[in-house]
Amino acid sequence: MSTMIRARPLVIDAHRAADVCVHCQARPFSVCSVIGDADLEKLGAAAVTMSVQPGHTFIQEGDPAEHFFNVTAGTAKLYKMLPDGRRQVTGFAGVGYFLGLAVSSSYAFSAESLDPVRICRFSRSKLRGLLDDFPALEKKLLEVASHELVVAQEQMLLLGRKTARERLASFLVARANLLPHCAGAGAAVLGMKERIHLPMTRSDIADYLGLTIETISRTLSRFKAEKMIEIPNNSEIVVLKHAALDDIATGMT
Amino acid sequence: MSTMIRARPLVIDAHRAADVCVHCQARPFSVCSVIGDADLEKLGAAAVTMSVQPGHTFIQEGDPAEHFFNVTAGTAKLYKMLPDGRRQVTGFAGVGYFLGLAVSSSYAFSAESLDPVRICRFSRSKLRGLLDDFPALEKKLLEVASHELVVAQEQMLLLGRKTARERLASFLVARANLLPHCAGAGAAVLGMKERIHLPMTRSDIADYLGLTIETISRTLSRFKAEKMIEIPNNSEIVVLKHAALDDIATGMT
DNA sequence: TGGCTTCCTTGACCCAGATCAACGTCGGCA
DNA sequence: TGCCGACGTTGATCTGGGTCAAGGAAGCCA
Repeated sequence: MSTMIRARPLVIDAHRAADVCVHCQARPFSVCSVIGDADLEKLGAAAVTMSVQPGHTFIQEGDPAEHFFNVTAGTAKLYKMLPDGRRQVTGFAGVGYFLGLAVSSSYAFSAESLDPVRICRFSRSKLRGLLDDFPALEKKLLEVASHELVVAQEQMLLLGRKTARERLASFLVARANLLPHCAGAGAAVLGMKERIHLPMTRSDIADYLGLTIETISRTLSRFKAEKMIEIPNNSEIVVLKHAALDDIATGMT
Repeated sequence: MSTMIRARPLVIDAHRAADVCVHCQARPFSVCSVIGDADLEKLGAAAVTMSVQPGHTFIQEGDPAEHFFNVTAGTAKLYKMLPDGRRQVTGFAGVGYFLGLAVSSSYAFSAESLDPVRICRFSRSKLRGLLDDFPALEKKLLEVASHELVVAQEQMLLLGRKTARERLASFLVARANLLPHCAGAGAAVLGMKERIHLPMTRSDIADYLGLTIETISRTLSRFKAEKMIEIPNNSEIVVLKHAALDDIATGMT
């Protein structure tokens, strides 16, 4: 259990800037990409930008869902908890991720920043206004939600039926494939070395894959012994045999 | 492994009837509820109704997603499989369920009818036409997708972190709560007996909860011994202690 | 520069649920 | 009405991954 006593969004700065979207690094990767340059001011006027310090819970499961967020920098973990502290990480929200799809009147999950995160916040009413003004945005959200559902079903298969080895392999392959659009160094080309960055702890990975930290550690050590990966430091892994890991991930080995 | 050799949609009848929506029993429970009575003809013109015999796979994971479906009668199981036959049931699609959210260009899951199913089929282009004509339908789909995501995250928590006992309890409670809108007999009122219908086999339940049939059987037997349920026959369960099961389901016991 | 603290690794052992095996039950059909 | 096959139950045993325990490594502040 975390020692953190319910630290709520620690907002370093919050300001509304109409021209903020023009320079937004995350726009190409986010739902905002459907808004044309001409309308950026309207978009920016609806948003408030904020910084969140590492380790802070800026969305609390069960709280009334008054705001929606777009991640513009950093990564957050999304999770649900049981009363006795068991945790399931349901996903990691990186640059461009829209937070607010798995939401009814209250949040279905909590969100905690793993590193310095910057988010773009929309109130419910402001977002509704945007959706009315830009039907393309609504179409995009539906498309994103569909994709999230595909990913969620894939994760159910992983959690329900894959072995620890297969889960870790799936995770590493997914992280490696995610590189290209993010600020990734390596290319996912056949046989090439890929250096993947892990902003989360072993504990977060364990809670994401339905395992324990010990099993994560042991399985990574085994992959290393098998020369499938290298572990230069705790937050980086170099994938040496992408294809082999992919075979394990899909249950073909 | 099923002995069935890739039996594809066995369509008993397929006809286009513009007035079919007017008498549709499923409309109040489906996304179609947002279409006004005046526009029902337009809706009906876009759809083709079909019957599917029990045990037939009418959506095959990986196939190009040319059609979307609405279930108007019966129940189907949705599942994904690994190459060696391990299966994960990702959900059960009952009356009113819209099939086609977890879809990109190809289906992310297979669908097989558990009992005689009736579906309402839309081609991709016809559905796009409907979405353009009825913005409310698009809004509704987004709402439904959001809800599906909430349910999916709940299932991830179940698969990743709950015990067998908690999983079964969650399943029974969910089935009991689902009664009211469907053709349910019992009321979910405090302390009342609820008779829930299970159109799926123990094997389907096992694949849904990430367990084996033996564990399902043993756990149900234990619930019975504890006087929490009765099992009049294989496809029905009477819930005697809803509140107690709910406590188990949420990890409070 | 040394002592926290937090995170990670590794080994020994254990257990919830899987696997293996046998039997019961029920519905359909000849 | 008796056989057959699919489905479900129950018991015995096994095992993958959890739990418990000990120690290492890396950052951070005083």
